[in-house]
Formats: sequence, C-alpha cells, structure tokens
Amino acid sequence: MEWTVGKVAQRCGVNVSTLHFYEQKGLIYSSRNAGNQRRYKADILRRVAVIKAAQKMGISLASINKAFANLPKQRTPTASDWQKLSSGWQAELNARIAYLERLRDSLTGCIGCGCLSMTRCPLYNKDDKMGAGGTGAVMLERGGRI
Amino acid sequence: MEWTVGKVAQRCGVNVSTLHFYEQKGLIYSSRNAGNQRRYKADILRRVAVIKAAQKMGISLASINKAFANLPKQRTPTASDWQKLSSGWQAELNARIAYLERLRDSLTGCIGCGCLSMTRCPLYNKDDKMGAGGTGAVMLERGGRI
DNA sequence: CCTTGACCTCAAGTTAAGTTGAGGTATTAG
DNA sequence: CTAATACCTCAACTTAACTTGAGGTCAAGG
Repeated sequence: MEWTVGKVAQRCGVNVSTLHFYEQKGLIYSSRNAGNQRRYKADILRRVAVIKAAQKMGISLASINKAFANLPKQRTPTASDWQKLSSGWQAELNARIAYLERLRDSLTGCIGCGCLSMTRCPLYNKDDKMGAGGTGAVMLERGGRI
Repeated sequence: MEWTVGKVAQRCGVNVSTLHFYEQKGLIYSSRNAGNQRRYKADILRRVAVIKAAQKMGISLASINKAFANLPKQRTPTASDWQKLSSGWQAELNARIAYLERLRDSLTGCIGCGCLSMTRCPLYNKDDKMGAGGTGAVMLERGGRI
C-alpha cells in the first residue's frame, strides 16, 4: 500500500510541511504519482518514528542524517539495521543521563554556596557537548576557562 | 569592588556580547559609570553562573527569567534565595532524567521492532515537555495522536 | 462535470540564543 | 599626551527546525 503525505502526517502526528521539510533535508524520500504528488512506502512510518524518538533524546536532525547514512540505500532497512542505529544512540543517551545526574548532584551544594569560583565549582567544570558527532560518539569538553 | 563587562566576561567564560544580550533580556543588571560604561556588583558572578548552570540543565532563558522573578528585587539575593531556585530546578532535572531513562529503556525494544504503532509504542506515548513553566513545574503531555 | 479538499512549489517568516560589524567614545599604559 | 585597548549603541546576520502564505494543480465524491 502506498501512503500520501496527508496520511503519513496524520499517522505520525506531524504536519505535512514537516514531511516536506524532512525530505528537503534528505531525511526521508518519496516517489511521485502521475500528478506529481508524493507517495511513500510503508517504511516511512518507522523512519519518521525514529526521527521523532531521536529528537526526544536531544539529537539534532544533522546527526540523525549522519546516522541514517549508515542505513542500506538499496534495500529497505531491516529491524536489525534499525537496532544498530538505536544501540549507538543508547550510548549517547546514557552519557547524557549520567551528565544530568552529575549536574543534579552538584546543584544543591553549589548554587547556594559561595564556591562558584569557575575553577573549583563542579557546575563549571563538569561540562559536555553532545550530538555533534555521528552515532555514539560522546564528546566531553572541559571549560578550562580562567 | 566593581566589575567591568570585560572582567565579568573573562571570569564567567562568556562573551561581552552575551552579557549585553542578557541585560537586554532582563536577566542581569548593571549601573553605569561617568563615561556610560557598565559596572557590576560582585553578585553578577553568581547570577551568570546560575544562568549557565540552568542552561546546562536544558532550561530556557525565558524560564530562567521567570524563576529569577522570585528573587528579591530590593536586596542582593542570599545563599538561601539561590537555594530555593535550585531546589525547584532540581525537581525539573529529576523529571528530565526520569524521562530520558524511560526513553532509553524503550529504545532497543522499540526502534527495531514492528511496534511503532503510534498508539502502543512507548516511544510515542512517553512524551514530555519541560522548561516552559516557571520554577519546578513539570508538565507531562500525552500525545494522544491518532 | 464540477466543487471541495488535498497537493504542489517556492519564498519568506518565526523563535532561541547569541554573534558580528559599523561607527563612535572612554580609559589606561607608556 | 597619545596610542592602544576597552566600551558604547544599534542593526543585521546566524543556525535549527519548522511554519505560513501565495498562487496554482490534482483527485474524489455527488
């Protein structure tokens, strides 16, 4: 069965314009019918679902796109293809969770105290940046400022 | 001792333009010297530190501003004033951590499987939105789409 | 057949959080 | 005193992730 943009939008809970936008960004693909209207294969649903899930994890569309580059281009991705993607992201997610936990643990002690010294306070020194790289890579950055 | 923008920027690890921007947004304040240059009291350091810490938690400047509205306007905030702020955010942070943990736990099971059904899959149904409200309020939203 | 709703493209607008630049004034070190 | 920094304002630009609108075409039901 082929899907129209409207149906996909409805099923996925996104706007039609968002699907146009994703296509323009190369995140999804479509074929066209005789009248130039988009038609999708069923796997569009999972693809959009994965995009949405990744976004909830805090992953940018650019990173999602990079990760999608590892999916097979010739055949429809299998469950195991998607699994590979997800396991990479799981590592990122774990890192992000760990980071937020550290932040939480420093929070009470540090915000109220006088220690915001930029050199010693954990709120300053436990820094990180995620989602810039491809799948799974977690970059830790240390301020080192002043 | 009074601080110049340059010194504050250096100590806090932000650009001068960022301080201008924060002031314009009402997040920080300054007085001016005879030559119209900004001068800050020492508590600017903590204020900027708190902004930066909150941002790391994923809190928007708009929400930070709302939270700051609860700080005393007449006197310099005390350690306990800042503590109150931080405890509100700590709740938000816990909620965010919990959300990401749920997401992580559904991830492997769901991305690869065929369950992305919009109605049953946890990746769709465990949704949330944070940081829109003031201090501490955590809003949970359920998609309910299709 | 014809109307209505779904689509199409392309350009421009939106929000967040800053950054960059132009043109001009203050401060400070030598 | 003067040159080099540091500041000032205001406007415009940047990126991400979309949304909105204009002007026009397609498809489906009665």
